[in-house]
Amino acid sequence: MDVKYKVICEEIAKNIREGLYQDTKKLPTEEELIEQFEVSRNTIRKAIDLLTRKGLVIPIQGSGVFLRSVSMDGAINLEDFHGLTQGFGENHVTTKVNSFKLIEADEKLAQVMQCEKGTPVYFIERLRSVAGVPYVVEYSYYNRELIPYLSEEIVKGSIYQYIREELKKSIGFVDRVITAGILNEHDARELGLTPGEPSLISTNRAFLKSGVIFDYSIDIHNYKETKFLKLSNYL
Amino acid sequence: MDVKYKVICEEIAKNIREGLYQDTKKLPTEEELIEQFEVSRNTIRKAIDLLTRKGLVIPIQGSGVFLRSVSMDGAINLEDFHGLTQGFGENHVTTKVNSFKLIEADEKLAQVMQCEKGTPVYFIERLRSVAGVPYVVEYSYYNRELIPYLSEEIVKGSIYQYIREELKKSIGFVDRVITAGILNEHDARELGLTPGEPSLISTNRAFLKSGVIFDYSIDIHNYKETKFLKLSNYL
DNA sequence: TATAATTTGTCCGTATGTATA
DNA sequence: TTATACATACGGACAAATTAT
Repeated sequence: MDVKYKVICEEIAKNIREGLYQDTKKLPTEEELIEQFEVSRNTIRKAIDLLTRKGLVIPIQGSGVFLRSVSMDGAINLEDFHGLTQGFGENHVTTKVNSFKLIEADEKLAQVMQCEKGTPVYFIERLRSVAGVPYVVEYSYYNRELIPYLSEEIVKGSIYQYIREELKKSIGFVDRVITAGILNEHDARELGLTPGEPSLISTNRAFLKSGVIFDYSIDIHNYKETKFLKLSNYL
Repeated sequence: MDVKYKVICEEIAKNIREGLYQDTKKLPTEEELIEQFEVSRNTIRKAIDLLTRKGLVIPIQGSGVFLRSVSMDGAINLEDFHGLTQGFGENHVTTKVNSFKLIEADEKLAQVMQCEKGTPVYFIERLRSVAGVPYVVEYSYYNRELIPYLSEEIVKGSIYQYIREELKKSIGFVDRVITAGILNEHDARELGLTPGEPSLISTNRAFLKSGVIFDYSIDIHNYKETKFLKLSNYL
């Protein structure tokens, strides 16, 4: 994006990661950021708003914009659904593709994905590990009419990154339902756990900016490893 | 709040609940809302932004602001941490107070709550049921220096509502960590489940607008009943 | 298929209010 | 009390995506 406030948001986020601001534990004032980036106050405020929504900072009226020092290590920030690679660094995440095939949506799947029955859909089962530890078994479905091409090579990496960067499609929003369940034999074996143990489950529908569903997925998480983080503001 | 954009947000949210807009499945255009509420475009856009963050609508450039028709029945919207009563309607939620006492924060609790060791803290254990079904066992700690008075009467209802409406304190933001765990004997008995079964756990720290922690709580949810909802937009 | 109209998105500037230091 | 710093609100101009013509 060459949108100013997003660029500025990224810039400041990078500064935070690199420990600038660590002395004061807060950002420069809006006035200072206006000078620094040579933009209007509104644009700075939109950038700060983005940082706030991502959970990186928290503005306090009359006082300043403070760093929200919450350890995100080994946690999935529910505001960032860019997949695992974003949160853990690409090199720590390994992916084993257990299944990759093209199927036709049956009635039930078609309803969930808001498409016609019979629509061609990629089905993918993956086991993803972080630093060698099994982390999540993912069952995902991609509408081929929206994501026309996937390969085992792509599926081994970050599918979302491929969609954004190669296909140049804009992901718009995601519905996520989080529950706990009981591991079945297959998932337990994949995760190195025992059937009957708990699992942390995330069921997701991802929409393009135009409002159509391109991905439906069920993520069975290793409950010993997974933490979801929700850093929210009072609305 | 008599802040314009929040009032307008509430008004529109009410309209949505009451099924106005159900024919078109979208809101009136910004232009129409400007006329209707007699405010500036910015103010309307801030109201829509709020509705978007709450997961009620989704704006699509060039097309309109569409209703996000996700069933929130029996689900906890992670954007609304007003406690249970908000999501389920006051009359369906019943509360059993298992413990209510004033203690002093030990070192560990003091660190989590960012207060001095020895700070007086209310400790409360509650079982909350929805429509008669055990829903969650809550263990919560309230800093008495910030919440100077609590009673068993108050604790039987919505504590957050009391803080907002009676104490007139503004809740600023909340950190929430969601995990899955294994039920111990006590929690299982309370929830009408069996020890060893899964639980869906939410560990929370709530801050006032000034940035201080007033509440730390651990919620052990009935995994058969609880769904967390996260309706997010791509940031 | 191409153009125009509609509708939301970005960006600028200014003024005033409110909470904190 | 005063100054600082974020919050609310108004106004205008142009861009970008979608929809209608």
